[in-house]
Amino acid sequence: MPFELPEPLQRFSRLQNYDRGEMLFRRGDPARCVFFVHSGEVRMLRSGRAGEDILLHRARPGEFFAEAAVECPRYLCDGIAFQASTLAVIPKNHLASLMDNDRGFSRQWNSLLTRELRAARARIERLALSGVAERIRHFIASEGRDSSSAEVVLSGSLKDLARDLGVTHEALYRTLASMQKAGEIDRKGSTLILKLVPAQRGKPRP
Amino acid sequence: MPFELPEPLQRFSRLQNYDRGEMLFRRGDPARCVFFVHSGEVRMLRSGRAGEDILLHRARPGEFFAEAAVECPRYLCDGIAFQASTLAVIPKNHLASLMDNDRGFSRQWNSLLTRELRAARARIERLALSGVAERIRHFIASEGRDSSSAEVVLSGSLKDLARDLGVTHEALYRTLASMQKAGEIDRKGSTLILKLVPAQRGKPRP
DNA sequence: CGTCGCATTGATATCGCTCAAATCCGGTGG
DNA sequence: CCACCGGATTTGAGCGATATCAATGCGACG
Repeated sequence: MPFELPEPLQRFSRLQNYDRGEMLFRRGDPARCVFFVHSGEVRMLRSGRAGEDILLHRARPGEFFAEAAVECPRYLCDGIAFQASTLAVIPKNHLASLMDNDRGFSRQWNSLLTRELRAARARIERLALSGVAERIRHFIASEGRDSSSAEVVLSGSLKDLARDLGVTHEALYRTLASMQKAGEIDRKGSTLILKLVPAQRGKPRP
Repeated sequence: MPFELPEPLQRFSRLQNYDRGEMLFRRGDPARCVFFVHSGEVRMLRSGRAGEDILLHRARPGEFFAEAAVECPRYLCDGIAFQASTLAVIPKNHLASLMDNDRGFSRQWNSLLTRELRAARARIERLALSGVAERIRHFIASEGRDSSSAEVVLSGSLKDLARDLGVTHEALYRTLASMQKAGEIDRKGSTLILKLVPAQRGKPRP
C-alpha cells in the first residue's frame, strides 16, 4: 500500500535529502514538521537507560513519519535516517489547515492513521507471543499481503528483522535454521516462505 | 483523559449492556459497529494456535473500541466484554457520515486516533525491553500522568498487568516483590509508586 | 461452607541472551 | 586484480532469567 504523497501536500512540502545516520529531530525538540518518505528508511528510536536503542517505528518509502507531531508540541523520541533518504518535510500547521479544509484529504489521513494503528497492534500481538518460532510465523502470516500468501520479501537484513521481532539476531538465525531443517519454511534470497504444515488438527476450545 | 462520548454521536448510538464474558463480535464478522465504553472493560483478543488468548487491546471507560471497523469490511479479531459493561453501539456508517460532515468531530476523531497510536507505540517500546523490572519501570513512567508523577493506580488485577507487560504473573509477582525489597518501589493497595533511585549518573553517549 | 479466582512462593526446565569465533560478501583503495 | 575492511551471517558454549508446574493462603460470592 505505498502511498503517493497526496497532491495537495506536495505544494506545502519541501524535499530534503538526509545522510545515513543523520537526525531528523531529537526527543524534546519542538514538533514542527511531519515527514513523508520518498526513498530510504527512517526510524523512531528511544534510548533505554542502558543506552540501547529501542526501535519504536520504521517508516519506509510511501509512508508518513512522525504524524503525532500534529497533536503534540514536542517530539517524544528521536527520529533518524537509518539510510540515506529523501523525505518530504511538511510543516505541521500546513497539514493541520489542510485537514480542516480539504474533506478528501482529511478522510485519507484518517484512514492512514487507522491502518498504522492496526499495524502497531499487530506488532504488539507479535511481541506478546513467546518463542521465536511463534513470532516468525506470526510475522510471515501478518506481513504477507492480506494473509493470502504466506510469504514475505524482507525489506532489510535479518538483523533488522530480529529487532522487529524483539529477539537477538543469533536467536533468529538459529530458529530460522531449525525451522528450515524441519521443513516449515523456505528461504530464497530475501524471501521467507511459510509452508503451512498440515499438522495441528486443532480443538476449537472456548 | 477519559472522553465523554461526543455529543453528536449520542444521537446515533444506542446503549447496550453486556455480561461478563459476552462477545461483542467475532473475527470475520462483518464490521458494522464501533463501540464506546461507558463502564466496564472490553478487550480485543486473538487466539494463537495453541488456544492461548493474545491480548491485542483493552478499552476502559471513556474509550472507543474497534475504531478500525470504519476502515474495514470485517472484524479482524474477537471483541469480548471482560467485565459486565455498558457500551454505546455506533453504526459505522453514521460515524463515517459524521466524519464527513462535522468538521469539529472529524478533528476530534483524528486526535483520538493519534493518541491511540502513540499509546500503542509506547506499549511496543515496553515489550521490546528485556527484563521484567525494566518493563515495570517503563510502565510506571509512561502510564503515570504526563510523566510528572512516577505513580500509577492499577486499573485491574496484577494478573492483568502481567499480560500487559507480556510476562507471566508469577514473574511479575516475584519481580515486584524484589523491587519492593530493594526499596525501588512502593505499593499501597492498587497503587504502584516508583521511587526514583538517585543512582545512575549516566554518560550521555552517542 | 464450598468454590472460584487472585496473590504468593517454591522447584525445576528451558529458551534465549551473552560472549566468542569463523565465514562470507560487497565495497574500496592500492 | 588483489588485499583488506566492515558488516551481515552462522555456529558454539554456558549461564541466567523466565516460563512452567505445583502447592497454599485468602477473600468474595453464592
